[in-house]
Amino acid sequence: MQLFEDIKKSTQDAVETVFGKPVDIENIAIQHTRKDFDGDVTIVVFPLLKISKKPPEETAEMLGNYLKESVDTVSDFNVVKGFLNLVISDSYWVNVLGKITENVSFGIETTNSGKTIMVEYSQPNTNKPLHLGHLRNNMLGYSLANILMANGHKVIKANIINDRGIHICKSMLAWLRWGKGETPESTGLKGDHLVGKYYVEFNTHYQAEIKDLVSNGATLEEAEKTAPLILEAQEMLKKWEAGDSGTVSTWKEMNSWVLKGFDASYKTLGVDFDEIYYESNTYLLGKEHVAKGLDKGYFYKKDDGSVWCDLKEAKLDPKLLLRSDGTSVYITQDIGTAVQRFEDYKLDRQIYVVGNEQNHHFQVLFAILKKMGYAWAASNYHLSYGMVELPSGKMKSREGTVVDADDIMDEMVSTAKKLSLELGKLDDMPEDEREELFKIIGLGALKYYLLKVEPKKQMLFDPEESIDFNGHTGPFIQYSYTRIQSLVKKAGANYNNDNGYGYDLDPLEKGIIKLINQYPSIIKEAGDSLSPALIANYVYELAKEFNHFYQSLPILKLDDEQIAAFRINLAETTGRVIKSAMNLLGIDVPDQM
RNA sequence: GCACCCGUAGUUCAACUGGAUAGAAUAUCUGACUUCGGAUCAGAGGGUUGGGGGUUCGAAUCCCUCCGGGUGUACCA
Repeated sequence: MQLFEDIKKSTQDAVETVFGKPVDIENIAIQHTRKDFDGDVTIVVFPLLKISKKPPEETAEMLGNYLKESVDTVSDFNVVKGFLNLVISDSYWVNVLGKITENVSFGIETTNSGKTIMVEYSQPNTNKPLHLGHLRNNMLGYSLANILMANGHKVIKANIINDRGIHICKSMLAWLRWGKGETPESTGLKGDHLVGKYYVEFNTHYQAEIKDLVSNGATLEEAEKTAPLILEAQEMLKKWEAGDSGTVSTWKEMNSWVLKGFDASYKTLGVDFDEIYYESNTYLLGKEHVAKGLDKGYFYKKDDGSVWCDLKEAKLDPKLLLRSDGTSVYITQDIGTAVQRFEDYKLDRQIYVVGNEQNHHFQVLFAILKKMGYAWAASNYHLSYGMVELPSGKMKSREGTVVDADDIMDEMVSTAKKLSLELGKLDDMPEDEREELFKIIGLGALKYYLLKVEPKKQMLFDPEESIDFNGHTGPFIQYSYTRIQSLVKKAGANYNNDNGYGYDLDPLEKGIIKLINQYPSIIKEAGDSLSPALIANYVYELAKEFNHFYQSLPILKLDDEQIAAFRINLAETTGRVIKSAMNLLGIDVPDQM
């Protein structure tokens, strides 16, 4: 933030002038003054005591005097222990607001950083519909992409669809055997749900077979490996890989259903992609890199023909890259796609948004890339997020406790509808606009709930509580926004911000300006630390501060037109920041609710 | 066993990356102009930051150790 930079520099000068010794600017500890103390900016003087050779209070006092005298923006100061609290003049804040008001793209970095970043997220499997965990993933990825763009980077949003493998064959097999030719059209089911139904069907029969085998004396492990269904699924996978036309055409058909279903979910959720990769196209990538690595001695071959990478330097176990029969494993593909992407797009960075259960996988992947000598290996980052748990514990598909993405989105929207109709403020709104509004509110609640928690932390999703629209929630922020819009609308065009405005700011007014002023640095911080949660918590704080102001001070009822104009402008600018921040989170804000 | 992550009011989450008296929400209790939108606002109670050591002017934050929870540790993806 500019103010901090300026004060830091002034303090640096002050130290040199007052104590006769230069100080490194890194040693000047600056922060926002806590609410329960007077002032706006606080210098922590402890790190300066070595230079001042005086007690903290005296050091602070001397610096405060100097700053008050020589810096225009510092209008006063006070000292509490080792903390020098500076009061910044009201005219400075009024000026700041004026500049922000004029800046159409306030907070958003408009000059290109020259960096290209790929953010990969979503990564669904085509054997079943999306669930709550995917929603967290999608929102994190989408929001992160927005935040990185707001930091001036070029961002490529990528998705990779895991559309091949044994799990798909399971659904296919079950559908062929028990599906009676069902289609999304014939059943009215969404394609991904229909296919998911057969994935469950497969498992039901598979479990029954296992139980049978076990009761006939097999161990569980044996049973799992030798049940007829699993053998048949494996057989099907081989046929798929061999390009068997019947298998491939079933696969194509069922995949198209699923993908259509995913598109609908993505559309409802409001996320999108610039580049969609399909594992069926990429799964063979990487073999030639392994061969090359073998030549160069990065990898080694065992007697049975399997290829391995030694990762002692990274303190990891050796990793298999090619099976003894020459086929590739999952990580082989990841090596291939990483190389391809960095080469195709000249990426400066790639971020994988993937759950923390794959921490080890990415550690290994990045270590291998490093060993292969790629300079960009260190530019890969695994944004690892925690699992979403339910009050009953983990989501388990076998126990039917998985929260389906489409279901929860529907539920949130219908709750928004119910609540809105109860409040009865929408009588003059046309039906189609209302439906749109319920979506904005319901999804706003859901998305905000998922994003306000620090990504790496595991989080709890309580279906009862998350439906709450009061308190620290998306709808609370949306509501604050609508009140601002209503206010601005009522004020009409007959107000303008008076630049020469000079009166004592109310602490509530100043509080809002200070928060708004922080917005660009919050965006930067969120970009640096890859955390949408920072934006989420910031915008909540801003809305809360505004509500407090709105409740306590008159605006349109004022006789003093100058002050009224100032406050309307303040409200409008707050509204703009709220909207901008919410959009970074992928959340819409309505004008009325 | 080993590796990584997490542990903060009853509950769900913050704490500007080492700064002041650890903040919100929720739940509970109390209050708010005859209302610029009450999906709001104000107030009260609620904490040995899992325990114990250390590092320093200063620790929820860094280090060690123990306890509790999660995730991983495949010729699966």
